[in-house]
Amino acid sequence: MERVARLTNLEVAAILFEVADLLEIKGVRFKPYAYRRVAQAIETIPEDIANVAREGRLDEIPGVGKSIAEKIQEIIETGDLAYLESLREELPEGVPDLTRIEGIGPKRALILSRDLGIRSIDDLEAAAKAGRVRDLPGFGEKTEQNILAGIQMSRLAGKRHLLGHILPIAQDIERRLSALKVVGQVSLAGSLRRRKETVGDLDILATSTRPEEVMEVFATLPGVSRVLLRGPTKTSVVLETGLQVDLRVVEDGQYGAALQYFTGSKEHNIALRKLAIARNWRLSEYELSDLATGRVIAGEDEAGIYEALGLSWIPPELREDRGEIEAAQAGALPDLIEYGSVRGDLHVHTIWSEGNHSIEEMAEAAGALGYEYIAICDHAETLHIARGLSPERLADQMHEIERINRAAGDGFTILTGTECNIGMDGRIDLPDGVLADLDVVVASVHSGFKQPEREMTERVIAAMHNDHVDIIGHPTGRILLSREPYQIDLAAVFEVAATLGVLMEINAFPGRLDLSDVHCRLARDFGLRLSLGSDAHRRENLRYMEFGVATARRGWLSADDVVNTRSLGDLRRVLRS
DNA sequence: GCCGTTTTCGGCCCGACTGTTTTCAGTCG
Repeated sequence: MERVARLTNLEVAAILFEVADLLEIKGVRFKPYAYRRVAQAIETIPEDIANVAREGRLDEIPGVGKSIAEKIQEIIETGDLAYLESLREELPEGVPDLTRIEGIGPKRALILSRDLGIRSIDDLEAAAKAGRVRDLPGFGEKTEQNILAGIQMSRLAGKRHLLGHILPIAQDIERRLSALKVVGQVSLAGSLRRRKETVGDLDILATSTRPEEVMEVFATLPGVSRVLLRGPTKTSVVLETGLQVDLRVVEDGQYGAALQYFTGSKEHNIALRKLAIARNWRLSEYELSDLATGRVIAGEDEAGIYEALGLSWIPPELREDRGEIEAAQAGALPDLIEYGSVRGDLHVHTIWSEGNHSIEEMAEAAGALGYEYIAICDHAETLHIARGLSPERLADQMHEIERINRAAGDGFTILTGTECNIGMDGRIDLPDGVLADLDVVVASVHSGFKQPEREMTERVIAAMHNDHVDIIGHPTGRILLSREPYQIDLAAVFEVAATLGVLMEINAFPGRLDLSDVHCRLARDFGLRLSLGSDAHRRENLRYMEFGVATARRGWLSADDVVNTRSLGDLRRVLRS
């Protein structure tokens, strides 16, 4: 049999998502839902789907029956799916692309293709500019203009944004709305409230008895470049940055139901609605009610809805339909690590390598955040682009830290450390004698990202076998929205880490968040401990810790799983050197 | 295509806004 490059779970899921999209365009009912459900599951299970298939356990994935199991097998064995090819051939060229334009769904895309022979977004733009779209059935002059605007938007924006970049903007809007007299409660909702690593658009919820006044303020906020739609309960704007922001206004009594609904995720909500239906109830964004009598069961506060459905309140970070509903039914939700429970930062840079502030400045900023300790982890020598430290300069830095600690007295401790480099063969770029004197050794991969999976896995495992290595830094090397993770068998790495007592980092830098939420959960399944590090390059970056905690929470971690929720004395006991 | 605390067949989440309509289809989230 011909060998095929192994597909990742994401790639397998992408094929199934495309099948769902094409079926939807064809107007097939319900099947798209079935395919999407499975694609979503494959995307989020931490285990390699090829392993699951090989061991004949595909039917354990909810939503997988005989037909989809066969298709997954085919994808894994051949890297392709004949069914998808035939779907592509059935549909006119370009139609799936057209549905990516705001305002164009399956029906309109097919009409555009059939009546005007449109094959691409460029074709569509030309036709709309020439005024040929407005005369189609169901279209009009306004729709034509909206399509042109939609094309502009898809070119300009249409991309996702980092959680760390969007949250401050969102909190500013939240503050401005809260300040209005006509506004009662305000909350961020959507994927931002769930603290997902990237955010497509921004959802905000408010209560008011005079929604028109709130919408007027919202539509004219500084930074708003376009109002997409405007009604008494829902208004959507686009900011100059290309970020879309949706505001919903409801009455006080509906706040809980609305907050639950607009927080999502979609999959979580669908699962909740099914629980409601099983009781002959209906859950909407306004209330949980009895289908027969119309009696309102809950809606004023979010916890009441979960309670009525037989669930404990589920923290937003867990609402992805990844088992949290079953856990809430069983009263077995994890006791999540709290924001603010971190007692020190275990990955901080200074001006000694590529940072922007001195050791004292970083320490002072950390103290102001209420920390008890930080670990100074500047790069080692081989990372030339980051002005890495030679063993001699590192020794100087250790003396300097000792001097500052002595002068400062008790209450706050600066730990000596390094973020050393894992070489192509797994060797660490500092001598063992130097590593032995450091409090915290973070070892990370900074080069050779294209290594095959097996070599990369062995390389990291070799690094862990160095007794002085405490923490593997940003273990997958991904850069959100720009660089894929390198090929590495994390399960194999975790297994070794568990036996050696090596910690995995959750790098909290907004563009990294590495380990990811899903990988955090896998690490927890292996019984690993993790460490949180901001990877701060300047004082202000220390606040990124919040995003690392969010990722840990999304990965079902509790404070016990994360070593820097401990006092310094307890921390020292879990560090190896 | 999948699935079962009424079900192995008949369902599959729910509502707002827009634009083109004379009562609603399409799209979105």
